[in-house]
Amino acid sequence: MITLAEENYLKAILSISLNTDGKVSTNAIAGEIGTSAASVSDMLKKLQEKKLVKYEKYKGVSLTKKGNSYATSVIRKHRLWETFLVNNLNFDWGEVHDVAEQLEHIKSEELIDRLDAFLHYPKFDPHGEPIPTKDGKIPTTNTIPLNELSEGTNGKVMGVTLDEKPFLDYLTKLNISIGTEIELLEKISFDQSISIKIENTNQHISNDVAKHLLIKTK
Amino acid sequence: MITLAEENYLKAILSISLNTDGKVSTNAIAGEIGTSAASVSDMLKKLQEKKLVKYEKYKGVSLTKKGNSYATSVIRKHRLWETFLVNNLNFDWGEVHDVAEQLEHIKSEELIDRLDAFLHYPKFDPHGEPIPTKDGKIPTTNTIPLNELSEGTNGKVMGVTLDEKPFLDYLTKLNISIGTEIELLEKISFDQSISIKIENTNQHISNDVAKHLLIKTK
DNA sequence: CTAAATTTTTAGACATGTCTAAACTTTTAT
DNA sequence: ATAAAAGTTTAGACATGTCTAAAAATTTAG
Repeated sequence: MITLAEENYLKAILSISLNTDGKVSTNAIAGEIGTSAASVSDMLKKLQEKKLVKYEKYKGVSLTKKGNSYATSVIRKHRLWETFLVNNLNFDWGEVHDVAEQLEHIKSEELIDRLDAFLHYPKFDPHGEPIPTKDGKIPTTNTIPLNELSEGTNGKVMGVTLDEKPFLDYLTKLNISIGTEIELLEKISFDQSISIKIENTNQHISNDVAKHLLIKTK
Repeated sequence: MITLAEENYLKAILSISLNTDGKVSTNAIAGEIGTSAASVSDMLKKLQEKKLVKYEKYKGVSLTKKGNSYATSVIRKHRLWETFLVNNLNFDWGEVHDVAEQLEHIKSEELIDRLDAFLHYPKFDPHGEPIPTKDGKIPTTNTIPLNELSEGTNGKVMGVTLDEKPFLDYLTKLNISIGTEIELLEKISFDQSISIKIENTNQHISNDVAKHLLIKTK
């Protein structure tokens, strides 16, 4: 039996490894979960014993096939619940994360399969992030982060890769949501910030914001 | 902050006190929750400190206003989720209890209010049990348990007061569901079992089954 | 009304998951 | 190459919620 805490560690490890190369560090996990490095060390030993991760002291950690499958399933649940909350209960896209963090731990295969059917098997959640299928496959997109676009090109926002209220609220203020057309005007080499045009209005955003916006060029 | 375990104790105390008079005993709670009397004693002390129950050693326990309000809210969540599972995800009425036991602990007022609205403010759950409103009021029914009906009278099944799969499966086998017309033919004084007629077929059921069927007479 | 039976509580232990402080590795910089 | 800095692990502690066994209180029966 896998516990709630264990699920959260596995999910954190998967999230981090999607954005970085090689093994995941103790500190990175501590940062992601909001706990101490000491606690992470303790937990990694337990996950190792359950064959959910491959872990060598001081060398970092990676998910085993089994661990990856659990983590993917938690992400599937999270994104399906977010879809339900936004599509059916009319939550705003910035409000759903905390509730979905709880709902993702409900244990019932049957429940999540029926929810998937109820939602008509969505491929992407309200933030544009791919929803893993029942068998663990993750729908692909051919999108790139806004900060990797070249100057003068334009495209459409297909998703965001950060699910935190302050970020999403800021996007709303910038008039950015899924589907918004954006043209990249200029990249400032000094701080990698960028100028963009949205509906004929010029705006300036930091690289930190740009890298979390997934763009599909035409 | 109230924990999951505490919520389960409060719910158990409320359930028991609805079916019995006076204070609730330690053993009764242990039986309901499936734990030892020792654990119950420990927990009652904690609930007492949080002013959720009124508790005197060896004398039993009762809910405070605050404790009652929490317990009612957990029951509201449980029954709303059961309604969602049956009405929208097409679960069978016997399959929903365990999942609802998990969902009832999700912490979000907003979520449950929106779910309530999504379901169009149902007054009764799929088992016919009343769903407390947001302000803690419990819809009333003028029904009586089948075993209290007098011989020769008939009525309609409006609800069941036991939410366990074996019981509900048995009812299904007897062709009993919400809305079924039942006539009470005879009460056997020896064991309080009763003969009933459903759709022109005579059947015989125990008092234990009959007392969990809520009947509305015409 | 006392003794036996039942119920309840206390004592001590354990598992989970967390923490801080200290010790130990590894990496970085000079 | 080595010392300082950064990152990681261990040790020991704590909170929660559980358990069994034993002690204490209450109820029941003769």
